[in-house]
Amino acid sequence: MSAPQNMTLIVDGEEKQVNTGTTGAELFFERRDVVVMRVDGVLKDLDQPLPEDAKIESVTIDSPDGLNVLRHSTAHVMAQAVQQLRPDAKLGIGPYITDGFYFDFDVEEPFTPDDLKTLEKMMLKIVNQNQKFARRVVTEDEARAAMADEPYKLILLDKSAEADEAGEGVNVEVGAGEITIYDNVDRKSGDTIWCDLCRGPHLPNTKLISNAFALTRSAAAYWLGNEKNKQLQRIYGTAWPTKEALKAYQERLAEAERRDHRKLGSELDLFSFPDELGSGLPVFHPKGGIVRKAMEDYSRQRHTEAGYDFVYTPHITKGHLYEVSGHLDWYRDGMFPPIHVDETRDAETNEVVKPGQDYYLKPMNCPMHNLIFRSRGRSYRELPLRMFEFGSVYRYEKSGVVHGLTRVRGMTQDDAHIYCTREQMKDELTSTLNFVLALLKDYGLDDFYLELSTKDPEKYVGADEAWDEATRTLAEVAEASGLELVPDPGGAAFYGPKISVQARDAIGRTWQMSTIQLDFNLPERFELEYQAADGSRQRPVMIHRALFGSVERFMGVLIEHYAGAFPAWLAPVQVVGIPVAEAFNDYMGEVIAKLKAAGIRAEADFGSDRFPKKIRTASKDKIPFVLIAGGEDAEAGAVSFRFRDGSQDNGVPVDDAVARIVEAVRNRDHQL
RNA sequence: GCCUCCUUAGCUCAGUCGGUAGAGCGUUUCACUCGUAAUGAAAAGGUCGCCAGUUCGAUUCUGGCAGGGGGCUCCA
Repeated sequence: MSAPQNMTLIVDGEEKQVNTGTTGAELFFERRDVVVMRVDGVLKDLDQPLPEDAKIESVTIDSPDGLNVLRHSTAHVMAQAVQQLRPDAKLGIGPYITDGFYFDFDVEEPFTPDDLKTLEKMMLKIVNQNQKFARRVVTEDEARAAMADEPYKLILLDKSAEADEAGEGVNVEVGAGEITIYDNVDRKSGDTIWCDLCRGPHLPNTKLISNAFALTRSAAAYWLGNEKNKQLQRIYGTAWPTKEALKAYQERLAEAERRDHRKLGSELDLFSFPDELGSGLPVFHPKGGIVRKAMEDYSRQRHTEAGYDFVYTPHITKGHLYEVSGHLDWYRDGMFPPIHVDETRDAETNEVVKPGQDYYLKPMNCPMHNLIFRSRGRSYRELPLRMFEFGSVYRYEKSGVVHGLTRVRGMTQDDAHIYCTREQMKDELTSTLNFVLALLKDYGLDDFYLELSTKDPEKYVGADEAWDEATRTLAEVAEASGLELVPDPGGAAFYGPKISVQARDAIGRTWQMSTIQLDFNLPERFELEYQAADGSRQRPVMIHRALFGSVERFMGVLIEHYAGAFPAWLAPVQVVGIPVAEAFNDYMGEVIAKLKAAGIRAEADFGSDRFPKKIRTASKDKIPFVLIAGGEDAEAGAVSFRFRDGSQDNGVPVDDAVARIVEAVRNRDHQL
């Protein structure tokens, strides 16, 4: 061995002189919070020696990279525990995910909730053993020998060349380049207790995992995410640098559960899903009906102002329409099966005398709007022609995907189709995007980013040249909006690219809301034409757009966004009047009458409950304005406000109170 | 569609090792008339998701179906 030589490194932006062969662990010896490092931009284990002139960045356990490494290492600890508990378990893949990790196993028997508890205890033991994560570079043959009992790992080795495309998480295990195995090594004996084929990097040791982890659920998942493959048993877990961070995460989940629109929908008596109707078919109760009507009324008003025409189309149609549109080719499985009618058979021979027709429930409105366009000759002077409809559509969603109001089988889209010339296309897209964003803001969502979904090479129709132009135009419009733009390659519908608006709700979750899709294809299929200024016949461009997506889904999102506490303009009951005692019923009644006369949804609570109980009831109903009247108020011709946050405003003259409420409703004030 | 768990009063949930069930909230009635999140009492309310099978007897055990939860796959 040669004598140590000095070399220069840039460590977190500062130049440093160290001996050659220095490892990250030595470099960050005094920084206990540093768990891995970036060497010239690449994440590496701390025990790796540092190359000369390298740029080194420390990665702490609470940084995004550090959290990923923590979670991936926790996944390894879990897998080790699983193979102790179930020696038959074969390893699938085990990557980190947002807020946690999972690991897939092929096991004889699925895991039970008790298994998860047992595993957590076993994991804690492993953590406390302070096993070392040791990286080992191996040849493919060595890897195959080490993984001889792990059939799925052998498949991964077969796939290593194409690992990056093989499926979610695969590149965590193997990748192009060298093959590595991570050994879990016992501190005292130096024995390898467990190992896994893995790219790493990992924490230096299991102790750093501490006790801030939990196994959250187990479920089946297809091997490599392919429905045709075997299902493995997946265990999900979460891991955090501190117990406090774990608690905060669990509190976030609890908050999401409190906001669940399915729970609030029944608590607030908004809607239900009667078994008698079938899966994914909601009914809206009177209170939910008010919310829905308020949503729809405002949407109609804004569409009228924005130059849309209102059309109406039936819920069912002969199948031919969807042959022309192509939907039967592409989405037959997602449609309810046909209703066969008008067939006539010979009374004696039972032979078909007249063939009959297949009618389908409509899964899309666009073909019908095309028929309206085509119902007579169109002039360029009519364009852009904007047709809007609250169109009810029915989709045969697979039984396992139906979910509350967000994924249903019968829904109402706020659907519009804009027919315009190619020259008008860009302006029309720009104004549509602005319209959509402005309207979403009025409903209380104001934190957006955009997603640009482009052609799926496996599933599309139409000329490449048209797709390119459409995609370019959408990208330009999206960029002009100034919002963040996320590419979604292959995410487009078969007939054209789209922009979708993703909105973040009050607790930071994102929802796909509005979509704007360009379509060069349906106008072709339906042979749509208009007469241009020069007398020639031209094909219009079609823009599909929906703001809510579906009214049902949007209501679900708003319920969760507002946690059921709707702004006054959407609230089923806007005001509840509570007299302090029965003696003030008449006075309260007059105030409520004034509010009703002003168009406010106001009710008085003259029930036999005591006063505090009535406050509690109004509070649980999330009423925006509770008005209270007692002796002091009546004498002064006033009324007292109690707001949802518990704050108050006492002694407000009745006329001022009415004006204030009317104002808040008219302004669609989000706070109330 | 696949894996897994679940389904008892309007809601949230106990319970029956196979002998047809109970609480809290809500509802109704009576009393109380009260100044900011639960007044007291009484009553009503259940073919224990549906259909079969086993059994003298099934809400309980078995199977099928429906509906739901959590995932996977899918989402025009």
